[in-house]
Amino acid sequence: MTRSAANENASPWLPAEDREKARDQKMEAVQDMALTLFIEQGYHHVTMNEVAERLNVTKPALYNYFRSKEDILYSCWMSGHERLQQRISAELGAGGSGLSRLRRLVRVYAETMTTTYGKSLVLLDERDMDDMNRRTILARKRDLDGVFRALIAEGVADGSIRPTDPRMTAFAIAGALNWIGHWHRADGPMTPEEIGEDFALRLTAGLEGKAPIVSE
Amino acid sequence: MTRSAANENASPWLPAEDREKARDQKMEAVQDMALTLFIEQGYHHVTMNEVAERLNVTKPALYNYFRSKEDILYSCWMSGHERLQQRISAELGAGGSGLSRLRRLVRVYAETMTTTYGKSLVLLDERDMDDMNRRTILARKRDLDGVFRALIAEGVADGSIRPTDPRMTAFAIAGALNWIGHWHRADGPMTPEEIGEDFALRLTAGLEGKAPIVSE
DNA sequence: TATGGATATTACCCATGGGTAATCAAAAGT
DNA sequence: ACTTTTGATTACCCATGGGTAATATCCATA
Repeated sequence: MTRSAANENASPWLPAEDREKARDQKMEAVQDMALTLFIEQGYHHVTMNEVAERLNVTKPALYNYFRSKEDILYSCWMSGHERLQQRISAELGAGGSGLSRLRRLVRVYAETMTTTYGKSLVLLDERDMDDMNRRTILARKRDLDGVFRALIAEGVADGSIRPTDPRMTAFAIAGALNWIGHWHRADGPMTPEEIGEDFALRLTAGLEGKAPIVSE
Repeated sequence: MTRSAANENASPWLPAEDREKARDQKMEAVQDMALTLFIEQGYHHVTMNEVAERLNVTKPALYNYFRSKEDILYSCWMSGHERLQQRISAELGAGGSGLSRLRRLVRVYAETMTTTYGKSLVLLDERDMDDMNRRTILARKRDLDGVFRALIAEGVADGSIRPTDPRMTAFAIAGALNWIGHWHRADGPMTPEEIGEDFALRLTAGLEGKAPIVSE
């Protein structure tokens, strides 16, 4: 009542925008809640009923915003990827040696992995999606792997990283980073920035120098 | 026919043993087949019907060997853990510096991660199990983490590993190792031994020396 | 105050798949 | 030869949970 009174004489075009914005916000709320539950309990243990209940609506209401449960899953992954990609692009824009760029990639990747959307990249399973969506996810995962390998190769080429196999190096680094999604808890002892800083150095500490790694 | 002829005059007590052995083999066959499918498709996409079909039996036959689908899942994880634990114990029996023992742990862990049972430790989800089994799994995972941390702390204490936080170091190393379960394919370019050797050096390359890692 | 579009609810459908009951066949024990 | 045990089959049950149809409500607009 107070709300309608405040808007009583407002332009009649504004509410239309508001309604659209409200719709987007609701869609996002559905996605956020679903993702939180997916991460907590695992996709298959979360029911559409539970997602709805937690949002104080009933199940069919959700289908105003997503066509299916799988559609939400796919959206979650894609949103996570978009956010990560955004931060990577912003971070890698500036130049520097291959090693220093790799360090920045590791830092921002690690930080992102501590967020719910970052974790979605690791904790949601593309096998729960249909063929088309799964193919998209796999392509993006390959791209991400390519970024690591390219940066490592770049560092080897410019001499900032000792000669090493980009494929295995990328696997090792990406593995350590992705694992963050499994062990990180929001109430843990380190902030995302501290984790990022730690990993940025830790995961590249063995890459400096000129000589290749060999068994002694 | 040839088979029965060969055993015609054998002791009547032997078949009893044979039957027990046959039973164990069948139980193992069920577990192996289920695990293979779990790894390939994900637990929730594998039906008991499919497991049975692939073994040329019908679904109820499986329930002669396991009480439930979840029981198979738990058994798979535990078998994987047992095999890993076995190899770790055998490997860490001999002495050496903390660093060299950590290297041996990494090597044997990486090798194990390329096997179906090794992958089960990472690709099967304890959230699909009931409370009791889940608690057991989580306890064993904590133990495993403890082995890494203890070895790292040992190396720092004896001077073979530069001062570093055992917790984060263990997370980084275990992450890289566990990730093998996600990317490894049996038809890949490297043998398990080569992967083990590579990782043993790669994941410990940054740990040598005396000075702690600091941002330059 | 009437209209229509958007959004929510109630009540329902139904495919899926884990698990079981009744039964049967074959081998083991006596 | 007979009975019992083991292990497999056929046929079925039924809880779960994603998704939908019909309907109601709200609200801006005319």
